[in-house]
Amino acid sequence: MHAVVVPRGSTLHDVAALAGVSPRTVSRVVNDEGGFGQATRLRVLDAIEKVGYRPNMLARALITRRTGTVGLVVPQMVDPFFAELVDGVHVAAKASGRTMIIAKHDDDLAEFDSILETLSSFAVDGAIVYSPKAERATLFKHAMRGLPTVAVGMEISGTNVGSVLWDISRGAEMSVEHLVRIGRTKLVMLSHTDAQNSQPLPRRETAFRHTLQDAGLHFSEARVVRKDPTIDGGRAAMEAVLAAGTPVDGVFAYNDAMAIGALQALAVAGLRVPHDVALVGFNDIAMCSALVPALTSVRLDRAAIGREAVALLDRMRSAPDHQKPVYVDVELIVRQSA
Amino acid sequence: MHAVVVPRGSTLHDVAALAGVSPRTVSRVVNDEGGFGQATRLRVLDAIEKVGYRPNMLARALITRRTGTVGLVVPQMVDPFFAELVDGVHVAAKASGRTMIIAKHDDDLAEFDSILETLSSFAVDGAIVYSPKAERATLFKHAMRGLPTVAVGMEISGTNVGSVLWDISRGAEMSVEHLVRIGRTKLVMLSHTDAQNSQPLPRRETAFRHTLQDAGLHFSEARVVRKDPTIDGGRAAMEAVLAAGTPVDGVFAYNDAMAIGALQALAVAGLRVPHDVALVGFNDIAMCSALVPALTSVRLDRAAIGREAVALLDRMRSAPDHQKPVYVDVELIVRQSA
DNA sequence: CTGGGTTACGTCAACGTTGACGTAACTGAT
DNA sequence: ATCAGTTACGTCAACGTTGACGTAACCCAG
Repeated sequence: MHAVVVPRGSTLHDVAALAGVSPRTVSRVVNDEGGFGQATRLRVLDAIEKVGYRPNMLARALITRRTGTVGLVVPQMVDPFFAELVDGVHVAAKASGRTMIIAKHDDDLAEFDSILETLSSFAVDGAIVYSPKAERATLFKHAMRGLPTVAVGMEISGTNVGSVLWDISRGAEMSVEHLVRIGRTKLVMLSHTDAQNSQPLPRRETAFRHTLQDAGLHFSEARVVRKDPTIDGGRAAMEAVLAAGTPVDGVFAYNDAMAIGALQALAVAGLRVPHDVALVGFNDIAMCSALVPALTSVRLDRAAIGREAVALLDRMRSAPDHQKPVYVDVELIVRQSA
Repeated sequence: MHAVVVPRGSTLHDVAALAGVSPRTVSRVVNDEGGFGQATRLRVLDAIEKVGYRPNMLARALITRRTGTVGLVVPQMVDPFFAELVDGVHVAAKASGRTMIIAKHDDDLAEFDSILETLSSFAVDGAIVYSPKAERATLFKHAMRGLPTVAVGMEISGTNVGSVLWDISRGAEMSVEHLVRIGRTKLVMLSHTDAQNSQPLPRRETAFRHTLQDAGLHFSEARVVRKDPTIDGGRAAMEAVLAAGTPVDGVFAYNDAMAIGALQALAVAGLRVPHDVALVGFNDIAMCSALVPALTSVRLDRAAIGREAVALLDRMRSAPDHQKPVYVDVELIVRQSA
């Protein structure tokens, strides 16, 4: 096995030598700091071109502690909701002149910790975290060590930690109110398995109960079925409702994936949407409008989430303490399914 | 505006001072290089714990040129195929003890270039690129400057550049042969818009023609309809076929998204799948098995792609030149739709 | 008890860049 | 002509780490 040549790029020194100036001056030109003459500038730029110089971010960041990079942490990307959030942050980061890098973790909490560690040690300017299961303590730990962090969809606040939220309760209310308004009286909710262990009772479920009661409709535990928040889970949940013989003319799903599953189960059972059963999802993933029938859903503006998260990071840089949570609007997008 | 305190983590020096040794010795303990006594080791570990020391990757990488990180570059994540590829690479990277960071680019080729630049300047140990539209020249440029690169789904080879591929033609043949085998004779292909400008004719289309002819079936241009490779595109393509009155009892779709769209169009038209029309997708995204009817599709093993890409990066590190492309198997997964 | 080898450290420079500071030359007002 | 202010550089150290090298102390064989 013969030696491997690790090519080293050219440095400020190489450029400086060629241009006949000091490396410091080259640095000034590269960063457009001023303090150099026009003629020098041109010679330096020319030399940069000739030797193919690219700044070494590692060396630069080692001193400045800044990289022009934001890190995004998500647990997965297969759920389109996350994929679309990635887009939102990407657009926002780009607009503010930054590069976005993404890190994904499994359910493994140790990996979550080590990802923040990695981002931190790469000196990203900030982290945007959307990990519903993340532990607050872990976020605080890294924030305290100097990683400005914005948690998405999780209320948390402190030094170097802020959050971007949306009003889940309001979204759920709007969904259920809509079902009531179009005359549905036998409502069912397809909820998330984790919800039953959750304390307090998750907002979607609470809103479902309250809105039913406000509308003078009867609520019973049999009207909430909990499964995995996936297509398969949604189908299983809907099948369970039908198998139990629960009368139903309206369905509120925990998210769009479950709604899609429900749609399939209803089709198999020969029930028409929305004629026999009206159906509302949550999150308004892009696919909602491509379904037949197109799915009514609660829209979270992913672009706005991205924008607000990046903007919040910016604000935290000059005022790291106790930034107020930022709320983005939710909106009910009425399509064919309800 | 008051000054912002940028917290600096503790360093080898802090640990060294507390443990009463030199920084170099702390470094040795941290990297488990040997050359220290057991008692010293314990004192150092204790001190590390006390001051909360974390190695600074920037400083380390500045010297070693290694970070234990692989970069993955994709154009988007909304298409589940990409999201699942991310998973595949993630698992493989984790298994080989590396961290994966992901970068996403728009169609913008300049951004593609700058992403590779960023990854390179962060000294990732290698890049795995799945960007069908990427320019070879850009890949070569960064590879030459020292970024080992594996292109996924694009045949390319050279110093520091390798590729992981799969036999698209074979997958297409298998699909069409299957449709023929189950007795379908009026086949239609829903293809990708870009395909018509492509030179040579894309492999899926070529395979479609040949396999039809081999089966003694008639091919005509009217049997290929090209739209965007999305759900909407697939639905539009299928609607166009039906509207044109082209007789059809079997459909071969460019990818699963188009197949899903076709499924919807067929349902709306009152045609049953597979009874009236059999349908085959491509890529076998996870959703295929969640559809009703479950979609027959050509499986690409994303886990294998990830494994092979990471392994190829490893091999390139010791032998950067002219690594042979690696092929992963394709497989026809027969479900309900055909 | 001598000497060669090993162990357990320490010292110093370097990675490539920028911050702090110095200074010669030039500028323009008096 | 003088001087203060500005411009256009250069010098040096530092960021936090590791590679190369040096060296006391120790070990064991002869």
